[in-house]
Amino acid sequence: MIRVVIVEDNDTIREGLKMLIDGTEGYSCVGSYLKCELMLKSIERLKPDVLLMDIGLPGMNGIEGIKEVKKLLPDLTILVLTIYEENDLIFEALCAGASGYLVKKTPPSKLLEAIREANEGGSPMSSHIARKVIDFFSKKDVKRFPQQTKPTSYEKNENILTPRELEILSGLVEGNSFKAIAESLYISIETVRFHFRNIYKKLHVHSQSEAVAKAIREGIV
Amino acid sequence: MIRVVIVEDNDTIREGLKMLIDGTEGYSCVGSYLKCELMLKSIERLKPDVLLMDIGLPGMNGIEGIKEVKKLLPDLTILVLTIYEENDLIFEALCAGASGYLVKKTPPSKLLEAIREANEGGSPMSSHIARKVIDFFSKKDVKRFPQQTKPTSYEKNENILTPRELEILSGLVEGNSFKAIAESLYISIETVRFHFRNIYKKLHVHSQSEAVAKAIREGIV
DNA sequence: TTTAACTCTACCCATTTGGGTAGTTTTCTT
DNA sequence: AAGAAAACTACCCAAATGGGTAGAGTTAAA
Repeated sequence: MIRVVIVEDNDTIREGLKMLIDGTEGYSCVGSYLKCELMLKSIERLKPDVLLMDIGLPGMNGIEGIKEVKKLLPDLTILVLTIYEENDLIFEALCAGASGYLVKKTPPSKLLEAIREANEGGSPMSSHIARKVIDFFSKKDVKRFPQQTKPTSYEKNENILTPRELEILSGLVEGNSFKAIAESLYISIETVRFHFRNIYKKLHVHSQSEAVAKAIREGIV
Repeated sequence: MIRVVIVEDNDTIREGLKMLIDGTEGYSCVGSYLKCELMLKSIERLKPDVLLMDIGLPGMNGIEGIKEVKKLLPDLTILVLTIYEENDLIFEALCAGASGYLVKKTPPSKLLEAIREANEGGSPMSSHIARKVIDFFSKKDVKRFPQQTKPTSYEKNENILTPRELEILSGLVEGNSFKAIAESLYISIETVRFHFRNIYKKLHVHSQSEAVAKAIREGIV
């Protein structure tokens, strides 16, 4: 059961949301308020999983509301509902701690799905809002990412690892789990584990960390 | 009619995508390639609306591919398909010019919807990927921003690691297990684990391998 | 054609790790 | 003296990992 609290000043919308949530299996609206101030007084007691919050509120600004509620419950998942797709508000809300950002015209089914996704660690966003966030990254040329061309180790035993083993070791160095590596290569995790046992023997290591350190430092990958 | 080009090395997936797109009203697959290099030769002639691109490709790196194709068609909408939900890749792709980022397990209906949304100026993202993007805004003090601020290389806050955390991370990079680190520092393994939880949060990683790779590559240790 | 090297899959088991909660103590700053 | 930040410890659980055995099929070279 996902416990939801709503903050929304429009009576019609608020009641509609409440009915939608309470009327759906697995969801429960444990509180609904028309102002942040009221919500803040009860939020700790209610211990909701997700807070649905209108951003264009009278009285306390929605952004302020997010900051305040985050002080009380830092890990609360907050979904922002908005009419405007206004840049500054989006970024301020996200910085303040919102996990997702939806336009109000989002259909009920999508909204429920978004609540569930947010509760499970996702960040549902209306796609036009997501674009604004994305653009923030693409505009600037973030330099990092060394993208090092490896110094062709002309060394001796570079060939001790088979092509497949190199491929698998690379997956690890890129930060993937055995499971992720298995999926990316379309083989079973057992095979991945088998290869790693052999890789460890050849590199004389006994853990992921050692293998990664050695692989990077010796330019194996 | 949305004109789509596909780059995907796995034959089964590529053909499946092509059939899905061609078989759907309003969508047309005008090209499908197993390598970026091949796609780049034809892309200008094909004038697609959306480019669906696998990021884990042989030969030319998917990120490189995005950069190259953006040189040819700066306004092309690019959707990245991936198996990994790997932080660096996500941000590299977005910085390179991708508009959306989907995991491969996205069901066909969602994929078609994503293509349409992207074509209409949105940025469809799998919600767990979106969360990773969002986290860079909320978690750290990404000071004031949008437009004017410098690239804020999105996790330049490696220096937020405390001296003790650096010491412990070094132990890992040197190939030690949690237990070995604990013994060498005369603290309990629980303390080591505690520090690693904090280190992981700060570095935005979730495993030893990721932490080691990041530590070495970014010169943290 | 036999061998060797490589790749793949499946079990088993014990240990380690990732992530969470819930504290106490120390140290430094205000 | 109070508070914040850092360091430390413990306990829980689920998942991932390290290492073992045992076997399959493939390919290329001897």
